Amino acid sequence: MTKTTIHDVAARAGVSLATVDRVLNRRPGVRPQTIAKVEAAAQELNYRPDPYAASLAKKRSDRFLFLLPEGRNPFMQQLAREALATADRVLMDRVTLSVRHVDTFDKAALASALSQIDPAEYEGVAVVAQDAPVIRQAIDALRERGVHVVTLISDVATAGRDHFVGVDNVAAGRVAGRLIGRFLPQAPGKVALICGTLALSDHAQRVEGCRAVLEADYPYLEVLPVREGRDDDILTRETASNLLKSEPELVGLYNVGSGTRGLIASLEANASPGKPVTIAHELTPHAAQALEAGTLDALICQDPGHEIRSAARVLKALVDNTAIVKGQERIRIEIYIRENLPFGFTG
Amino acid sequence: MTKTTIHDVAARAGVSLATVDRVLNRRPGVRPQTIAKVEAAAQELNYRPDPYAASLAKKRSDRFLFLLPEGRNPFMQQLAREALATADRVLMDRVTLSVRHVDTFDKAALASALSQIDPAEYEGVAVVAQDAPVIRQAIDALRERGVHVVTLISDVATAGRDHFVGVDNVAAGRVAGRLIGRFLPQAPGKVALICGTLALSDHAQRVEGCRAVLEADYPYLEVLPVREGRDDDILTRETASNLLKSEPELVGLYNVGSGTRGLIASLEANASPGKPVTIAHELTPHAAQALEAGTLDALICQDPGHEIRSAARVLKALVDNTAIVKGQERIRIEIYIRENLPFGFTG
DNA sequence: CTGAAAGCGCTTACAG
DNA sequence: CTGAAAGCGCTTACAG
Repeated sequence: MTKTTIHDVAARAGVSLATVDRVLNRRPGVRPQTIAKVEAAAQELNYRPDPYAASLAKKRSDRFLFLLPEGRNPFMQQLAREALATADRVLMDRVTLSVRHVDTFDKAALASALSQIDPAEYEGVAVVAQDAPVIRQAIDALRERGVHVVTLISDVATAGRDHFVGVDNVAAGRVAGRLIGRFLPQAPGKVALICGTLALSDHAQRVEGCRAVLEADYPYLEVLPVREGRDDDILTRETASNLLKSEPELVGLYNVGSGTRGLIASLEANASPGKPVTIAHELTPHAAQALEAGTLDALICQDPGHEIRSAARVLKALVDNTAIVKGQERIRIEIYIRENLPFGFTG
Repeated sequence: MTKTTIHDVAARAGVSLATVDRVLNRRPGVRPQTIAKVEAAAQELNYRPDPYAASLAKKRSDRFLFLLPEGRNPFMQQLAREALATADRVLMDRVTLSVRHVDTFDKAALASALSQIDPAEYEGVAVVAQDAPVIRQAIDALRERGVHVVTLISDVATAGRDHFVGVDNVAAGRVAGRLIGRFLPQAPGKVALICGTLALSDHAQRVEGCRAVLEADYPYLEVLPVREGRDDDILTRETASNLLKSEPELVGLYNVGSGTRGLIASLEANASPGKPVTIAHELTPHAAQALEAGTLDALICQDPGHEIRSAARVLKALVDNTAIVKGQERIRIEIYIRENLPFGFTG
């Protein structure tokens, strides 16, 4: 019942440690015959490598780059904070994480950042990107140079990215639609959607999902044309205020992107008896407070800590050519109302 | 910028490796003077131990026992499955997890199981327990014999347990109350609660939370006396069917404990135009299907995988006398509706 | 294509 | 109270 090691496998296969290592890690230069012997021995002994010993023995560490949006979007800032925290923790896993900020709204800048990545410097890249042809090309080119690429938060659908880390945004939009429909009485009214930009695929997908549910199951609700708030507090505030003033029948409001702080300010300034049911995204301190106060009715969230750790694990699996655990890497769509806010969050 | 090791610290402090190890791991038998020197050196070099090397070097592994309820409660079965899966994965962290099943409803059996635990055999125990005097005493006694104890899922409040791994069940009940209140039109009606047993503190707390919200914010809803379904499918089905037949004004139904499969069967058998808004707990395949079908309106959940891993981490931290990361060990109250069901769950 | 030996950063008896 | 040395299970040059 004692642990079987690489020594045991070597002995049983009648080869040296080095050869076992070669076979087990799929390194080249071993005869098929020898490979078979070693694999059989490992199989029979039910050998499981010790990753601690392995990580201790190898000196080189894998280097991953996280390309995140710059600017004051609170969720993206959380994401960056989590990346830095994770960078600390994974240091001992022999992976080095670095974070670089780029302007997500500037396609050319992002494309050039991607194309300037040196394959000799990074084994993998995680990127939050717009879904545009120039970006797709840059990602394809990067992968051809041998760098693994995962997309983060917003997917670049047809690009040859290795993996997408984020939520199903159509489903997230459907959640918003369902909550608005269920929270509202069965009576006519108008629902407004404010997104950052439809050029970001996650925003477009949320709009699509929300609209689909509303149209299918709540036909008495009228969905107004989508407004763009550019993920900006000031612009979002203005947009929301205009809506609140010009649409007396407004009963539902869904902020698809960021700028939630502006949305909250607008709702507070335009307080009226019949406040619309309001849904927004991401658990930031301001959003939590607004939920607490009743200004917001629900929050649809994704956990930035999980996402960063998932991206790092996936990149590592890609480099090591090991399988990923699908269930573990699925990012959940979280729903928060006042009652299940994590304690201490509004501190 | 190269990694500083225990060798560097030893050199700088002018002592041997063994002494550095003694100081850093708070082992006895070092002069205060020497301790100070070593600590200063570690500080100045910003030394961070490599846990991989440490775990590789020490042969003994920590042994933890998980005492879980026996029986067919699907959530508890998930919990057991996660424990076994985790047992596999943490083997290389030098911790050995074992699972033992006991009858949770039998206080004497649980108390005796606790008192029979040999401190020479286990460093820590995680237990799902009723909050009864005999259990508290057994836990206290176990801790006095030097075994760390964490309570799992349902807390034993005044016992000297080291930590509780689970959700805030009062808050979970409040979520149920809020969802029922918000999903329902503003009109009179009756709400029924079915729990397993009020002797389990998690059930009692959920009842309390749900009732508090309903009474405070939805005074036009009448909360019926709580029924007990013993976490059993058959009993829960009967209880639900009786309610559906005898209470024509029933508009809300909250299944606080297990037995959800029976609840679903009852709702399907008694299909009527005005089905009550129904909330239950835990994401099991049957519950997911019922959510999909519209028989259930929402599910309030806790992630059994997270809970098992958290319990293992906390126990390990207790043994190693290291700090726990509070945020990481907080178990979230998850809300599922049809739209955010993890893909493939009803598969 | 294969093997012997050193070394990764710690911990652990064993001496003294 | 302190230190020298072996060893944990792997990987990595270096030879051959």
